[in-house]
Amino acid sequence: VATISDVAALAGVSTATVSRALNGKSTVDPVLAAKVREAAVELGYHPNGLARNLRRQETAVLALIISDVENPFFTAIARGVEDIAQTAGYSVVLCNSDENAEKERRYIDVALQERVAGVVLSPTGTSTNVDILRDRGTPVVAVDRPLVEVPGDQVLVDTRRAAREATEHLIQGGYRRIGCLTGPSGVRTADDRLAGYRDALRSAGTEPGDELFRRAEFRAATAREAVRELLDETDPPDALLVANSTMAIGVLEELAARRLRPGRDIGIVAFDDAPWTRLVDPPLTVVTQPAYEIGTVAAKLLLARIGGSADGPSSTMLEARLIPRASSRRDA
Amino acid sequence: VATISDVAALAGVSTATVSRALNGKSTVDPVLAAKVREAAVELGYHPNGLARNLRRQETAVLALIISDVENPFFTAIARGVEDIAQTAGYSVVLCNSDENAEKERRYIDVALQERVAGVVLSPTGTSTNVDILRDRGTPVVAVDRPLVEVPGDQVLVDTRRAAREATEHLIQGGYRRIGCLTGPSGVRTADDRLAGYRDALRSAGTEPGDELFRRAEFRAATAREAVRELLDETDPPDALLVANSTMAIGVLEELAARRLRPGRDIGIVAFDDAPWTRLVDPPLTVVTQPAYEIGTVAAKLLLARIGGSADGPSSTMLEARLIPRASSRRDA
DNA sequence: CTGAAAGCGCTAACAA
DNA sequence: TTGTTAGCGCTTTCAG
Repeated sequence: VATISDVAALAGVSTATVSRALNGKSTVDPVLAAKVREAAVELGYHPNGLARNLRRQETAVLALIISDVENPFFTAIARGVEDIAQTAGYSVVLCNSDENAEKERRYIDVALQERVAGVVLSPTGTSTNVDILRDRGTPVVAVDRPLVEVPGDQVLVDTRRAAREATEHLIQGGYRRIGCLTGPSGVRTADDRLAGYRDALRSAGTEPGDELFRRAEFRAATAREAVRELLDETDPPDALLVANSTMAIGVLEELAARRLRPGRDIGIVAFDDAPWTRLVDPPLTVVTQPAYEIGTVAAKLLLARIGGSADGPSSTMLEARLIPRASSRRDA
Repeated sequence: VATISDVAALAGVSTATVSRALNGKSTVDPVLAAKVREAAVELGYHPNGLARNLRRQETAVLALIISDVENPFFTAIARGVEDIAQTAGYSVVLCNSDENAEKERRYIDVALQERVAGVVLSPTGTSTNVDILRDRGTPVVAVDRPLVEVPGDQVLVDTRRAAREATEHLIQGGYRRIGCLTGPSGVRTADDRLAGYRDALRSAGTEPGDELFRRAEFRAATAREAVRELLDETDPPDALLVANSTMAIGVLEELAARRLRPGRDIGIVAFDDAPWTRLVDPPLTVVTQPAYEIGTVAAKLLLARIGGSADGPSSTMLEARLIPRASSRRDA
């Protein structure tokens, strides 16, 4: 493997000149620069990023730690982050914490060790070693969920309000026993969606009882399990607010198995406008979140911090929007 | 930021001892070791991975370069790779080449510069700078699609055969004008699926004409465009083999818009058993590929190479399996 | 079992 | 404009 000194030797210059020529930094005699480039090509020279970063004390990579690579919501965020990072010359390292605090810790540790320039994180909730990042001066921006302990940059969605609106939509649709299927306790989005659901019920003069909501992991299988329980109650719900599209898959599977038709037999609204939601019969009413935008905003924020912006912690709140389709209409 | 020498100073030992103690390498006096660990904690010491890797000339990270983060097939591969890597103490860096040769080049370059231990790659097809990786001695294993130029490790699926079987299934279902919607020319999986489709037609005594297949990107929008063309032909197909689940979304959208019912009006088989395929009405007949297994096999192969296995290039061929559902039955 | 010292490959003062 | 030189933080011979 060719090093910078091999190139220097072949080009008949010093390593410093090679470095300068190849990085286009300070002015270098065009003739020499050409010679250097030629030598580099001839030797198949690729700069050693490790050495470079060690020296420069910085890397051009961002870490993006998300809680589920298989969830379209998070992959859309990833695209947003990537697109912005790309244009700024940063590359993005995607890490899958799998909604697992331990994995999250490990990845933060890796980020720390590899000295990434910044981190975009969707925190699992249970307090983690984010503070260590902060202490070391690595900028962090939280997406989708806030960092609980310390104030910091974050890009969130007003998911509680969205959940309230979605529930109100069901109420207006004539549903009377509305249930809710949400994610694990402690995960902020899960809690907020449940809270919004309750807000709506209370405003409508109903006291939300515990028998009408269930928690499950953000996965199809556990969601299906939970909805099964709910439907087996003596007085089952006639509508359901579902906290994300992965869970919605489990819900729709169970409904199909029971020959319950969404809309007619049971009203359904789910979070996240996954590509398939328009294809099911009847089409699924969803709450769409600006996932891609979350990513771009977060990345811009992060880059600004890396660039040294010293403003106070910024918190961006984006809006979610209800897309009414047939699964929340009784005549569907 | 605390360095190893800060720890050494505080513990009253040399940096060498700190290194040994913290890495549990050679034997260190337990008393000193304890002192070192204590000092490390007190200073909030996190080893600088850059420096470590520079010295060791190796990193414990794998790069996984895939062509579409939003495609469940590839995210399943990612999980497979990650799970294996994880247990071996490696972390995985996910890069999204976006089916774009230029982005792929860039990410390979990053992998090269960061001196990752190995690369798992789903090549875009157009020959790239993979050979540079090989030259530098970085192990590479190709997934989903072969590397064209040089022989190397690869984990593929017998997708041509699967396409033939899927087409035969349609023929047996009584469909007579079977069309095919596949991906870009040059992408091996796209070409193989088309070839398998043609194999089946020829075996059945039909000469496959050009008017019955279309190419599009592996995306919903362009697939929809292509299927629109196909259906507008004077003599449109009565069945369709669709090359992946992302395209299937575009296809199903267009069919719904035209009120064509899959199965009854037009037989549909699509590659990839995405989670939603059972939820549409009628359920979608699919060819399921062992994506997760592709990932695990590839990762194991890669780790073996990193470990120095000098066997000849290995090529693993996994099987895909047809899951007949109602979208390929006329009575559906 | 421990320490001194060399050096991984690169960049950035500082001199010339 | 170019070269010399001193490290970045760590691991690892090689002595002791």
